[in-house]
Amino acid sequence: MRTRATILRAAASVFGDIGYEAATISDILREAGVTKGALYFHFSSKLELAQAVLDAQVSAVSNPADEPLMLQQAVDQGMLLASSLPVDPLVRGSVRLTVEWSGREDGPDRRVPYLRWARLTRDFLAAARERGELLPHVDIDQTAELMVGCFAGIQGMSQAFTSHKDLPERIAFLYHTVMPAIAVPAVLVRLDIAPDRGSRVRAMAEATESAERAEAAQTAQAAETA
Amino acid sequence: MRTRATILRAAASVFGDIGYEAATISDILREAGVTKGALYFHFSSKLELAQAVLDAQVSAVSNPADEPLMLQQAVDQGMLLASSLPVDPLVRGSVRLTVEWSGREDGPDRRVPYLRWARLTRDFLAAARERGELLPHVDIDQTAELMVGCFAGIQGMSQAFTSHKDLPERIAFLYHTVMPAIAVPAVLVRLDIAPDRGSRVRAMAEATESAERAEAAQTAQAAETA
Amino acid sequence: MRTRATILRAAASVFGDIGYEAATISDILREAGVTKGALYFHFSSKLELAQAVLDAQVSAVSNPADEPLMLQQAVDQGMLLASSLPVDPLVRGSVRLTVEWSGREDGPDRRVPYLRWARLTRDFLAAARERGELLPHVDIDQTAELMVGCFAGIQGMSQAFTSHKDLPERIAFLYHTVMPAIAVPAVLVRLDIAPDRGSRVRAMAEATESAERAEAAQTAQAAETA
Amino acid sequence: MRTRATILRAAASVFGDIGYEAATISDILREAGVTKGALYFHFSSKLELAQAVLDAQVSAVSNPADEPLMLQQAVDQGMLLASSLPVDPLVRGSVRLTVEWSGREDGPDRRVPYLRWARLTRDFLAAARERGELLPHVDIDQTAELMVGCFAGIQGMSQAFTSHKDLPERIAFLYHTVMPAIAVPAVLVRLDIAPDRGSRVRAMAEATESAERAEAAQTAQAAETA
DNA sequence: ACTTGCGGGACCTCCCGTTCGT
DNA sequence: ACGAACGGGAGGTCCCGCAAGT
Repeated sequence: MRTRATILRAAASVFGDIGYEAATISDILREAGVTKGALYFHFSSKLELAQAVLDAQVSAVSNPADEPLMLQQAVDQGMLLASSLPVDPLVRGSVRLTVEWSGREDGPDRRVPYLRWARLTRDFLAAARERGELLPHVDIDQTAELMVGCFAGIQGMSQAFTSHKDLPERIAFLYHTVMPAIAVPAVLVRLDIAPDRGSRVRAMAEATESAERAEAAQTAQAAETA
Repeated sequence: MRTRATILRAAASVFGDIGYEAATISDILREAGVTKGALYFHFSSKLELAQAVLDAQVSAVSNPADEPLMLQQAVDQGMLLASSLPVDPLVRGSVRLTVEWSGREDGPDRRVPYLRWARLTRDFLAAARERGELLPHVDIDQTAELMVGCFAGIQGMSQAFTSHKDLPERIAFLYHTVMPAIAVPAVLVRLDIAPDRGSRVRAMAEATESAERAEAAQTAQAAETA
Repeated sequence: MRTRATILRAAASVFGDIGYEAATISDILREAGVTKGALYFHFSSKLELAQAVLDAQVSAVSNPADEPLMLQQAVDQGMLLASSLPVDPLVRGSVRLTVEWSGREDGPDRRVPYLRWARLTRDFLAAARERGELLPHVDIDQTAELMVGCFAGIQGMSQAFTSHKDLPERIAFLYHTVMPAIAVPAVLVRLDIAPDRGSRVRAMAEATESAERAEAAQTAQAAETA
Repeated sequence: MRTRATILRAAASVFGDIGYEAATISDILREAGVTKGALYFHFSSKLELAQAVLDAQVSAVSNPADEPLMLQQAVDQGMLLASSLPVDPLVRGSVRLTVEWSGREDGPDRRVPYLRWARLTRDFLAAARERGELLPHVDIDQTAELMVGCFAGIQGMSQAFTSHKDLPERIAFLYHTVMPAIAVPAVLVRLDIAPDRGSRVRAMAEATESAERAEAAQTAQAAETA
């Protein structure tokens, strides 16, 4: 059970570093420190491994916390991802798999992971529209796909240049540039699009989470005492 | 000689379709209709082939014609590329190689092709700044890299979805979204950012070119007569 | 205990269908519907499994009933086997293992199962000789081995052609052809070498057996009553 | 070109020794003394190799020379094969492949090589019938298949016992036993079914052949002189 | 007595990128 | 410019233990 996670993490890391095709099962084995038999027990092929990495991505990136502004949540989502990418191999791997899959006709559908991202973004935009945060002319579907595409490209560039280290700055700059064309001015001035927004949001989320856990434990204890 | 061009084109096509790693020499051989010996006479390795494809890219995409607005030229450059991508295998191949190269430490420097694009864009922006077309706060270096990154990502998405067929629309939408954050209003209203801008520009360029050639021929003839 | 029999039957079936080398433990597992642990509890290796199949063969094929003519018994033995082969996976498996075992020097002695058959046949022939059923020049050892060899070959051919369905006819034809060179005319005319001889003999044997069992039960009941 | 023959011979030898499934490409490589690449250039899979061995069989076994008695030719064919088997690895391999191919549904048609042999035998018998050498009741189709089946089985047994060394004797004994049921007495007494018949026939064939070649050379020389 | 979960290596086949003679 | 040959792994998966539970 734990081996499976180890393998998945190793696979994601290798895929993230050198891509699906260049990655070797042996590379992953070496990275994970397990044997071929162990791997084969959990994943019966390289392709299955890649799909598992892609599927794990969803759970790997946490959702942004509730915010008064929906657009802030949309931004937070991107910034969270941007700040996770350099440090979390699972995220890095799944993103790279999304962006560069061989495109062979017999392979898996490349659109699926893109669509998953686009859907998420679209939903935020839709909510923002309902609250009047968007400029009237904005096409939320097109815009969602645009953001996903831009993110993917900038991430690739950032990887080539700095191994993702400057990704948060680049994504922040993306939002700075794009948001004026989307958000109503009143919202625009209140958006927090600092490069460290992602890590701040995550820190807050973790604090909340541990607080909740502590509270739950207390409640449980209280119930036990009673 | 001519074989070399055939091979290059075939290689670019294969690289563009399935990526560098997934591509096999045999694939390229089949596509080009030449033998292994012929290929290895011109290019001594797969890597050299890829680099040749990357180098050929520069000459493959024509430059935008002069325009009164520098930002229009910047747009034209992107739209030209967007309209070339679906149809020109050489361009497609080189773009894919740029975006997804293995990232192995021993491989070529992935930054080079990105930088080439960014440099071009930056120069347009710099010229635009001198002419007062840009909003004062715009950082031309960051913006240039942003545009390149976005283009790369959108192109990848467009390939996954429609094999690049909807790329011009997507890129047009990119410019529509980004330009308001860059251009002064007076310029903004005069920009032509229609999806077919790329093909129109190319058609014009070709017309001009053939006219020039005709004129040159006439001049030469005149000179000869004299 | 019953699991063991299930496994053995499944193994024999798989061996019979695709041969020892081509057979996979997993194939057998699937066929038997048991788990790896269960199999390895009873048989500690594929080779041991194969040997168990070979050993079970002896008990799987019933002996021909007594007949006035020893040669008829010899024929019956072959016809019984021929009629068992298509339907009994255990027999089919053991026969195939006999005929085609890898011949590697480290493997088991391939001669053993052949010799077991040859011995049986030889004994029938020896008995027939004592009763004067054989032509004087017949070499019973050579003839016994000949019959075994021919049977093996015809069985293989029948499998390739009709999955053993026409085996009884082919074996009947073998006896028709060979017997004139072995039996004295007086015996020859009285031999029953019909293709359905095997199934008839088995039906008779089973009838006798159930009758005996009924009788034994009656005797036991009578004893109990007393 | 010569490498191909080397590989084929080595493959046949390995297949002949341990069977198709047990044989590994590496075994064949070691036996042939070539590299994996060389093999893969000529045969792109193990299966293709096996089929090539099977196809080469036809040309590997020479045809019996003309004889006044057709049945003698039929016998000669079998004896030739029997005497070739122990010494010619190509023949040994192809025979083993014929007899024991995995029988998987996706594999090649196992009947083909059997049918090839049966056809040959049948033709001899048909010719013999026209010349009145056969007993009237003989069914030539059934008999041909019988002979092929018996040969296959005896060969397998002989391999298990003596690595084919006693095959000629066993096959001679087969003919001795079967011929009385087929041939008219006048033919029977004139048949030569000695164990060394095969090698004698081959020696004669070779002598004739070299004589013919010498004669042809002489004729050519004479023509040149003229 | 039998099952499940997991792990371990050992190959095997395929085929790839490459270098020779020619 | 070509066909032949070359090694070196790639991915796959097979056969098999060992643990802990029924």
